[in-house]
Amino acid sequence: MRPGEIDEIRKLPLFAAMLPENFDALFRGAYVQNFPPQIELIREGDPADFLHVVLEGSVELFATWNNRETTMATVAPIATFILAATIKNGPYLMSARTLEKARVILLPSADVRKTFTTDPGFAQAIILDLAQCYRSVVKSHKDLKLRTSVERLANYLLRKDHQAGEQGHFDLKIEKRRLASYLGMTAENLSRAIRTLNGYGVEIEGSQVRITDRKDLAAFAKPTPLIDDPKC
Amino acid sequence: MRPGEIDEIRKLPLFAAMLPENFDALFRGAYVQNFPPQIELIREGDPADFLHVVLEGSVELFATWNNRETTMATVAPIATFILAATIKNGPYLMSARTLEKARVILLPSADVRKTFTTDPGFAQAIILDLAQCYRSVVKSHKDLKLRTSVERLANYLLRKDHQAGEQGHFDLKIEKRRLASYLGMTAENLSRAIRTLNGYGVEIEGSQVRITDRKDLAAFAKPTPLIDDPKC
DNA sequence: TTAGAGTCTTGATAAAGATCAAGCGAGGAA
DNA sequence: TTCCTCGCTTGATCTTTATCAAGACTCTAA
Repeated sequence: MRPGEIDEIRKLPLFAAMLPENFDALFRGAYVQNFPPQIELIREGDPADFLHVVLEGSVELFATWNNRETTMATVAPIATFILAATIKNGPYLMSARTLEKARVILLPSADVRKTFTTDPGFAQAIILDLAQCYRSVVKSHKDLKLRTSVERLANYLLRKDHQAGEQGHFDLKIEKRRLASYLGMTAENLSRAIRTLNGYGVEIEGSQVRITDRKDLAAFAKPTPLIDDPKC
Repeated sequence: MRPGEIDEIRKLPLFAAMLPENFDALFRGAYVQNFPPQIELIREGDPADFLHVVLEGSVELFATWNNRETTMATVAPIATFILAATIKNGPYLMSARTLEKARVILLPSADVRKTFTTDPGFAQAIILDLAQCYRSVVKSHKDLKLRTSVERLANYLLRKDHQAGEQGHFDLKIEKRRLASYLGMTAENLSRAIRTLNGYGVEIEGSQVRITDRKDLAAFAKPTPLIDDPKC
């Protein structure tokens, strides 16, 4: 592991409250690995042998059934993924692949499970992390069941604009076909949805998004914190 | 509270590992209430003041946006709901209403939060419960994104048949319009979906379901534990 | 620099699903 | 009982979304 990296990880909410000896022991058993783009890190159905921490690059979580595939989430540094499977000692429910070159830490699941039963600070942090994850999937589920595809796109753009400081312009940072899959539509329909939003103050050129009339867009999108606020 | 009730609750995985003094203290602050059918117990957006435990009757969790409404889950006794909101001390993401006459315990959220920081057994149980909840929403999300409405219905019927012991017949125990909403379709389309499944060994009369050819139905539904096994 | 592969867009068409309207039937209240 | 409400079903129609096909564009590697 590189100097400084371990300190960054230590600052993650999930690990910050661990006892020093437990943190050290847990990460002594860790593997750090560098992966090229488009590598499958995890296949759904496999036993959850490792908890993953993305240090650099980005990772896509996706799911498949009957030859269909859908993007469930993208994970950006520094963050963990597949915590629930590790804890339940169950199979992965989602697959994961690198989108760019990525640097990932693998923590043996057995060590994680052993640690959280004896370290109350770690247990607290896991509780908060899982509650957060649960609520964010519930929000996605509401998004999908209650909104049309154009409405989902409109709200997605407002969320990203907000995260980028409401500057009115930002970079998508994801291929459109993956965004389409994430939003539960086809790439073709994403193109058409963008055109529809041209009429509500949205301009997209390549990966550059410009929101020229946030009021108009928000009037159309009707965002609510109960779906669209990631911190709530 | 009625005699015996408290013992049943004590056996719930969430509470079984608590220290006796903490369990007693937590439930000394509890309110037991009886509600008629169709009463709104919780409105989404309200602060999560109570953790709820259903003792009798059943409760529907639903969500709304822009005058649309969708059923997210139904809770049968004995089970808790809205644990994540209680823990995060955030607003409810879903509303809840009684479907039948219901008996519910309300545990002040502040007490729950206080307790889990000091009771390791309770913390462990919360971790497992949240991980389970998280994984079950992920499965629902996959179901919704990867399958058509007829496929969702087919797999739902197989799951319920399995839970009823694979007898080949069982009772829906839920109004069809609510089932439709839960499955992400309209009541009209549920009717049509049922007709489609008549061709695959499914007969439904009122709330009575009969599966006359499970093989045929499974060949159509293509169930997978990674979506359809509630225990996995 | 060019060839090739993959992405994105657009149009035409098909499928899935929602809405509207009407009628049936079960269950509850007067 | 009778009336009324509400849930369920069915058909017709409309909207939304997916699929198929083709061309433009972008990026990369030889």
